[in-house]
Amino acid sequence: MGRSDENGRKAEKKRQSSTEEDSPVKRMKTEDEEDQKDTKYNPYLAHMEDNKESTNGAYHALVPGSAFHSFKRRQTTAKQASAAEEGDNNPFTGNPHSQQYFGILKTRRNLPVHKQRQEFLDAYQSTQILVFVGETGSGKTTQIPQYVLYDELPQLNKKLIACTQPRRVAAMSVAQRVADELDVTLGEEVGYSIRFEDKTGPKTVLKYMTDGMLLREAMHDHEMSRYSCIILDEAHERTLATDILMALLKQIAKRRPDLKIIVMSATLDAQKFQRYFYDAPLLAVPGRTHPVEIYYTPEPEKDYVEAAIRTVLQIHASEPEGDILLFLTGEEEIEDTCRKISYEVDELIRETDCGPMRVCPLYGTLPPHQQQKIFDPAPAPLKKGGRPGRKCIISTNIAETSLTIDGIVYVVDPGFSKQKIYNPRIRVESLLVSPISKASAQQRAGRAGRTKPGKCFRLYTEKAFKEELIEQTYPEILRSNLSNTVLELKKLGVEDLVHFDLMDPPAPETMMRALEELNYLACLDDEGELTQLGGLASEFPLDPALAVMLISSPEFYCSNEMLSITALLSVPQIFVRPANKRREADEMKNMFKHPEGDHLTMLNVYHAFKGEAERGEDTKRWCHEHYLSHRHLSSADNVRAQLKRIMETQGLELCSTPFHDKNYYTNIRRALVAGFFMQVAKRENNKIYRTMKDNNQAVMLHPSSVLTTDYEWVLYNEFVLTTKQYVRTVTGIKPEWLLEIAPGYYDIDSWDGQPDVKQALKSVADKMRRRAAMKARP
DNA sequence: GAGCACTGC
Repeated sequence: MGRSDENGRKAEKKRQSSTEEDSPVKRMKTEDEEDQKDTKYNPYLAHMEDNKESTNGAYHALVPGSAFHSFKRRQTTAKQASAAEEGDNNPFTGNPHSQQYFGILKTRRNLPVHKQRQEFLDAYQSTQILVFVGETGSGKTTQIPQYVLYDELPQLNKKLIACTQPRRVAAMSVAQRVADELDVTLGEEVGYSIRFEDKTGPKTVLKYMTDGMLLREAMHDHEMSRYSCIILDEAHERTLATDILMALLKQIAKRRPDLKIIVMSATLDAQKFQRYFYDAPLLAVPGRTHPVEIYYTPEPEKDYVEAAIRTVLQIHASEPEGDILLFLTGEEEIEDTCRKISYEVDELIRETDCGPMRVCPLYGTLPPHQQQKIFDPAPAPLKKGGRPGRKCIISTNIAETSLTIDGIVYVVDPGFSKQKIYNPRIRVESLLVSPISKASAQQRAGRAGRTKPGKCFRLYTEKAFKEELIEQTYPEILRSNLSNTVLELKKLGVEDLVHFDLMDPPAPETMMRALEELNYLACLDDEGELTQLGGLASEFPLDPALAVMLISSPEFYCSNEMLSITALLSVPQIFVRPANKRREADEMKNMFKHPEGDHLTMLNVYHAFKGEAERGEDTKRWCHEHYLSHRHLSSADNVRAQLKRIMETQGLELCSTPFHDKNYYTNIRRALVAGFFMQVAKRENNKIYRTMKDNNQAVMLHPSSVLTTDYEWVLYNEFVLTTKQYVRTVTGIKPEWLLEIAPGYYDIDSWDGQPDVKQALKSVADKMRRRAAMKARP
């Protein structure tokens, strides 16, 4: 494609020079040698040395009188550490410890993990890589990083300890908790780093962060040289980022013997982690939960929703006080079941003396203030001395890992969840209701035993549990389109993808598809090497097609508009459609309708939204009145700002076609083609479109689209597979643009796709040639 | 004429 080459070159040059000037690799080595000498033989000198050296305002020395002066890095004992923790003054700040601190210290000492602090230190000091297994309630996430901190003393060699989390909220809340435990201010000695927010400072020695954030840092520092110890928490969740980090750290560990790595996981599959990390030592700490009794159905249930409702009602009628958690698969199913259960409970109350019940739905797209309702107390008895009320929370998987609710005593588990699956053959990711794994079932059951002994009702047979459920949910890396991952890996300096030592290597076909797609996008050359465009694309927190579209947009004189569109495509649906107000919502949407498609319609919405904000209007109210999601529009605004900053640092031009220019919208539609030329469908008949080349699927325009079938060629953002196959967020395009903008993919001579498409493209090409000839005539 | 499990950069 070769577009954006000039910009690409500029940015490439800038980056290269900056890495050459302060190569982290070079600096790291000398520093480490120095610090090892100093701290080993004379820690006091190390402190002096550091004081002199802290030129760039960085604070890393030990405060005067700190208990750490008598510590020997990576040789400390639990006894020493405990004594330091019990001192009058904070060894990090020198300030006197607060009253609150000693209170928290007492609770910390009661955690199961505390008993094994010395055992942990022995293991940690004996090895480079350690696998640590701790069940819920063991205190591993808060305590282990602190134990490391007291032994690692990262302030002595200007390094940091990182602890990764799969989720933002966890990174933020755990960092706050640990800052309190250490009696320091969040953002100073202890901080966190997540997308959109870096709460760390020059003093920071312990940093909680999302796994994706560490991965992004690694793209610019392949050695992860800022860290002396990296802790991967919740590794059993096997997020894409965790899997890549594990493989990366395995490599880095060989090059950096000074780097320590701890992989923390829940019990299941700990040996797998151990084996993967060259039989690293494994340390296990018991959790602290209450026993949960498991009940199975004697026969398989035909209709799990119906069985679930029945079970909930039975619990309510006959079991003692305690809240219920029911796991279902999606929004609609949950809302529907909430209504049914509420109705049935009302009946039950009329017929018997049972207590009241509050039924709360819980799923990710529920607005936060409604999610909060799950924490409200259960309703009071209907009359004085009556039977106690209870809460019934009906939730998706979100309550399995992301959210913990205290007070749950009964769990109802039908054994299903929606899971992402990837079909590399047609390159489509979709959601499918599938049986959960044994690990998930155990996790769900565990939710009943957080505050007291509980019960879990599994709506499947014991035989099914034992024989049909798989042990673990397949890791995300085996269920995803890997285009983005492969681009990241290339940027991370992984040369040989085939021999990159992932814990579960994805199917070769999936890998091949990703390489192929990146090659079409000109992010990788024919040898599979990262191109300038690919390097640029990896700078953006976007899928490659979106990144390429954005990077190319200055050539279409509309990068400002494409920034907005890209941001809008990166957030959840901005149109709100309440079940009881569908008609009103659709009418409002029509006000923003652009005849040429959904992308432009969304842009209209965004411009109107910004216009309201500029006029100082109440945008929240405006969104509500127009059936738009204020939350998602604001978050698009946030994303846009981040993307804009990246455009600027990469030297990409921000420009617009004047609004009154007749090409304003055409330029935008052409810019869409630059990234999404592979996601194009051609009309086959009245209703049906067919997607290009090997994808070759019969699809329909999603009913939410503003586009009717008046365009023969359409470009789509997303392929959705539900009851039917749809393409969603669609814009009409001209076939000439495909030949002009993506001649490599739409090369007629080598076309191996549908013959009728080839024919159509051929006549378009002929027409273009004739037109060009006409123009060339004198 | 429909639906969006959940994260993350």
